[in-house]
Amino acid sequence: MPEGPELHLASQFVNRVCSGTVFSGRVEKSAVSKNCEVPFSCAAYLISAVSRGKEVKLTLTPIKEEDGKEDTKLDAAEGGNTLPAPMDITFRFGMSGSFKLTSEDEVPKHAHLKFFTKGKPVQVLCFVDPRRFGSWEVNGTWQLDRGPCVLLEYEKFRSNVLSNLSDRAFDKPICEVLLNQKYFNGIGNYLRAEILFRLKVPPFEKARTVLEPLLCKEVAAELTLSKKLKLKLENPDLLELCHMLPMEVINLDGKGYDPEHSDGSSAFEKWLRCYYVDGMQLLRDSNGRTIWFQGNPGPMAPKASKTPKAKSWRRKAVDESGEKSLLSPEDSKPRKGKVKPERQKTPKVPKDLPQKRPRSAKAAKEQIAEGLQTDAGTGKRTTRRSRKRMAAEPSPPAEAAKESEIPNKRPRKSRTKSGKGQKAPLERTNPGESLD
DNA sequence: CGTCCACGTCTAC
DNA sequence: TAGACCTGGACGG
Repeated sequence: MPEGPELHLASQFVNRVCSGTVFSGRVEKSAVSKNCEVPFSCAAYLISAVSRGKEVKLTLTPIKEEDGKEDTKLDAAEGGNTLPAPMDITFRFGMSGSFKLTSEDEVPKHAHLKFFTKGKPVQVLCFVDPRRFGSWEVNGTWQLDRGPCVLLEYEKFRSNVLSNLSDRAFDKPICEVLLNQKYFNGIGNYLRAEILFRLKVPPFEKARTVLEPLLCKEVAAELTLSKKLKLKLENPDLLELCHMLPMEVINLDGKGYDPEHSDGSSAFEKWLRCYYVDGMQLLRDSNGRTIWFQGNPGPMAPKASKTPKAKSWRRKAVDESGEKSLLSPEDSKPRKGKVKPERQKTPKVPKDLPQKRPRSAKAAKEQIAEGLQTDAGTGKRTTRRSRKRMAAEPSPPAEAAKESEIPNKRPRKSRTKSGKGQKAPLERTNPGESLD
């Protein structure tokens, strides 16, 4: 779940479900997680959360229980009635982190940190993170080198960018700079695509070129306040969109980016206009990340670009001009050549073929081991996104890129292929591994 | 079965 | 600027 909006929604979630709830005992870390233990134990404490960009901070606050009968055994170390000190834990979510609240016997696989309620039935607040790219730090502050939050510290964020445009960081293409958390704390891959799309800024235009004009804008302003406001609302600039779009996401119903529960119809999926939308182009940026966009890629576009083939997870393109073209009947064609920025109105509901997929033996085994129920009856663990092949060769619209004569080899930037080829099995023997 | 892809950092050459 | 770090879903053979 993790760009700025998802982190913020996570903090709201924690505050909502934990308000008035007393937690108790120790904080448990999974054996597999390489993150630090959380040395906190208390007979009674509260949990609250705040977010900043792509981080969330939980605060554990010991409290005195009113009912008299406190069992002081747990916070023994301090004699008698001294409460332990509060503790902050700062989380980053990596690619797959989230918080969930469950009953004790429904604790999800990949729950790597657990907080237990005092009351019965015991509930568990879990930090769940299948890929384990997420991390936490105890008694840490916000990570140094991350800039102000695009959501909650907009003015600071804006001036941090505009007063540092001489930084070499802004020599890079705007689409890459938007992922630089020193300046754009909270922006991630879907937000950068949506931001650039709304302004039709070529993703590989140099960042400074795009942002410098906003400097004059700062000073100018002979305008009345109301005029400025109007202008701003009607023509938000790029930095304003870095605030507004995340705001839009947190105000949707739902949890923001959430592939687990995506069927093409969630508010979030309908909100997307570019990222993973049918008909959009895509390229790999110099860090190997896929940038979705429409129109001119811009002067700094990678030359013999590796063309990621995307699968679709949902696929529609909103036609802002309202009612119009119904889907052309032969839309289901792979559309090899030009992908016209034509859009279809209909959300293109997934075919909904249950897609009986033989689960791998290994997976099945794990499921059994974990005692998870699967598609049997209740458990609807099968996701049904009709992933159709993305037919969009980058086919730059106005012939923006001369095809390099490099055979269409698709260099396939060997991304990580870890554990491949030469790499020895290594520590596969770790007994804790199966506990994940 | 295998390959590719995914909301993000990190550190090591 | 490459990998490394991970799991799991979709899809191809």
